[in-house]
Amino acid sequence: MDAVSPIEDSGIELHQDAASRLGARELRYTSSRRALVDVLARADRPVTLPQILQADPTLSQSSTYRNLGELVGAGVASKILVDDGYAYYELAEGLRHHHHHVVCSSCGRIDDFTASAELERELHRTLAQVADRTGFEVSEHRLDLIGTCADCR
Amino acid sequence: MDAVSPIEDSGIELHQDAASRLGARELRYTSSRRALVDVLARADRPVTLPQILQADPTLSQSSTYRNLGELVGAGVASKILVDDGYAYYELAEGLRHHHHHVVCSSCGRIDDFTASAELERELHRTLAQVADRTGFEVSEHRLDLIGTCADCR
DNA sequence: ATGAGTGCAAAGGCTTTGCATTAGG
DNA sequence: CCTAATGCAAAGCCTTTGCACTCAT
Repeated sequence: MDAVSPIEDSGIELHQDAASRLGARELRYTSSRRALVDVLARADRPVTLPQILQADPTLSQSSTYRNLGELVGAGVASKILVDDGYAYYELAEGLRHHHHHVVCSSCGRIDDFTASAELERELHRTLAQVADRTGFEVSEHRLDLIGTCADCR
Repeated sequence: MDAVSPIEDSGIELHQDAASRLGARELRYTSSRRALVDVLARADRPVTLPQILQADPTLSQSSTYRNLGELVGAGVASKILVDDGYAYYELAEGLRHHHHHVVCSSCGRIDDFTASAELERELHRTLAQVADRTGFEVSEHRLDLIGTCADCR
């Protein structure tokens, strides 16, 4: 049967989604922003600003930083902090599948991994508990595994 | 029976432990380093460098940064990254109980929370799986809940 | 037209480093 | 004694901001 593709971020849909999330904040989906989203979509891991500029040299530094800020604010991208001086960016959840990170403390490389359903279930149970006990309104969770990647061992 | 105190970081023992971890790296446990550890021990949440200097004005900026680096390297302290420009520091695990963080994205405040045994069990199962599948040698894990604290809501 | 977006260059701000001095073992 | 540690000041470095120009609606 010819149902819609199970691939959520099928390119076109990705951009439509990004445009609409930006539009909701009265932000325009300009060609630079689209190009930036393309870079993020093509990258199979979170990337730094230098890496983005390298992937698409037509992008400028300051505008890209500004646009990354807008994308994060609009829920199109996410910012990840690693202890190597750089901020890493990736497409936000909803434009990607839910996942977590393994960070190599030696080379800074970040890979994705998907947690088991059991783990996610426990995670959400914990989130609810914490919200309940502390009055904290949890909007997202981060689970990172820190270690040494195969190449650096 | 007069067994040792169940309080792991009973002050004296904390410093002995810190001294020995530094000693293993041929680093001296000087009075500034001891004072720094004291600040971390008294703080009930991760702290930034300005907060450390405020808590103990006898400490100097550059040496404290350098010492924090040594403490982290020696496994006495841990560094936490938050998206407010500052690095946060706390006593490392082993000198403290195992815990995770709830981060307020509005004011930057970080609180501790302890995960349920079930969650930790699933977490460790996942760690092992990832190590197995990716060749990644996982040395630690980070679980942060991001949201808005009661005061900022 | 008119406000958002862009890009260059300059400024910011946390952190690191150079270097001469002091102190620990 | 000899090396690690300290502290002031200066430099680094990723990121942000000022400002004039351009583009989209």
